[in-house]
Amino acid sequence: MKKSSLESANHKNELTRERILDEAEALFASNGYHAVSVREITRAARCNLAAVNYHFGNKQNLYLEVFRSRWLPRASRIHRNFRKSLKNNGNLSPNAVVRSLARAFLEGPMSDEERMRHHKLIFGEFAQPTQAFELVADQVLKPLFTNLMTDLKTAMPDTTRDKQLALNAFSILAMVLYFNLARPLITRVLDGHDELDFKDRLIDHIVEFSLNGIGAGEEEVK
Amino acid sequence: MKKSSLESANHKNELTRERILDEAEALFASNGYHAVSVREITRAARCNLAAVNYHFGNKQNLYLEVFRSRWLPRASRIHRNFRKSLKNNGNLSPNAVVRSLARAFLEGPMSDEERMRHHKLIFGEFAQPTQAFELVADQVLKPLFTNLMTDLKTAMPDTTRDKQLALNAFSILAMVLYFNLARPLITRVLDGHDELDFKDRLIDHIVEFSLNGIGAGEEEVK
DNA sequence: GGTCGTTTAATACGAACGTTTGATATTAAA
DNA sequence: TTTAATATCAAACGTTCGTATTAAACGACC
Repeated sequence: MKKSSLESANHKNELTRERILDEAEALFASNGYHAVSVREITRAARCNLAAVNYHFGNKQNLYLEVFRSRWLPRASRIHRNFRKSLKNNGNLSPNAVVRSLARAFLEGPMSDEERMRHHKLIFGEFAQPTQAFELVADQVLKPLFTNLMTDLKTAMPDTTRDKQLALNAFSILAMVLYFNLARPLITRVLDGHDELDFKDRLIDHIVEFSLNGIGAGEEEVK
Repeated sequence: MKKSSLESANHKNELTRERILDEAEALFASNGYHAVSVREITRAARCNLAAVNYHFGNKQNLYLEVFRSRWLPRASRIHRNFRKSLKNNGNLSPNAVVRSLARAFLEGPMSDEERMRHHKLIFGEFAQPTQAFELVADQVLKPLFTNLMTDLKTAMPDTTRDKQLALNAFSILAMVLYFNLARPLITRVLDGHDELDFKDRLIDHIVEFSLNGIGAGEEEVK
């Protein structure tokens, strides 16, 4: 229950702990909190039933810990990719902002499975918010939104109205989030596409649609 | 006063049946399938616990019946409003298509509570699809999508590529669906707005953003 | 060697779950 | 008056849930 005195001691500890977190995240993402039992998680993690209560106190806290130690770091990685790609781009054009955002969310070092898991978890929180939603809203959504706002403001100094800017920022986020989740559905409707090519195609579309949407279309094409 | 056996029998029958469906829909929408117990539903509907199994066989079937007898008719009403408003508009411009769609989804005779319930239910199915998703996809989503596709095609005869058209249709739907669900979140971030005014503002934004997005901006304004 | 933190195993608990049952009304047709 | 069908009810069913409690075993470090 407590941290071990020495680092080598918690080596084995973290193995089980991490295994539980991994399996719990996968199960919570694909089935939802209430549809997953503690027994199911420990069976998948190949450990004892009591391990969950030992390491996390209870099921609810395990769920929160999945967000704290798995979801938030991944979201930070995405956010960091966004900022890095934006910085690398040099000038801060609307195109650079939107494209960096779309690529950070749809591309990057994550596997498609991990990305899907990531977005299914937050989707579940959107549908039925729990305590985890506050975590995500405070530490990820708000910073991302305000960042996007100021970037857009400096990239488009002619758009004076803040409300207009906020709605634009919301809409861009809408596009990125939506296409992350709806991608399996979309590819099923528009079947007959090469997956990798389609992802590039999708990013191009999101960028073009969003740039036109905020009235900054036809500037440059990267 | 004489009543036929069928009439009076069904009358009392349907009273409880309908009450269960109403309360079940509200609870499923706000808490999700697994977080709602049959006891909770029957308590809310002020009927006996066994009534659910008597009228619907089991909990799962009650959930499906909520979609069949509540959700689908409401979706049809929305779709019908969309088509009617489009027909009333006369010429089939991109503006008319997008604005009719946005208004059908965000305005209309529904109360805000009913609209929210409606979209939370389908949101839950997006996050964790069950058998109900097939119902919705086949009877609502696909027809709506193909309708939107053909409308856009006739409204924008210059856009020749079908894939481009499909992505545009998806994006417009993304805007409409997203802002329906995120509205409570958005109004909380952008606080200090008159609700009713804000809804009009939101529709205007969705229409403008989408029209620009598909490259049909600045044509006419309603 | 002993200690401590970690993990296993087995078992148990009370509560809540979905579902079933059998009795009891109610009603209309036979 | 009887028959049959329908609806509602209290009560109980068997199961699974989250959680707790033991005792034993293991590895790492003082």
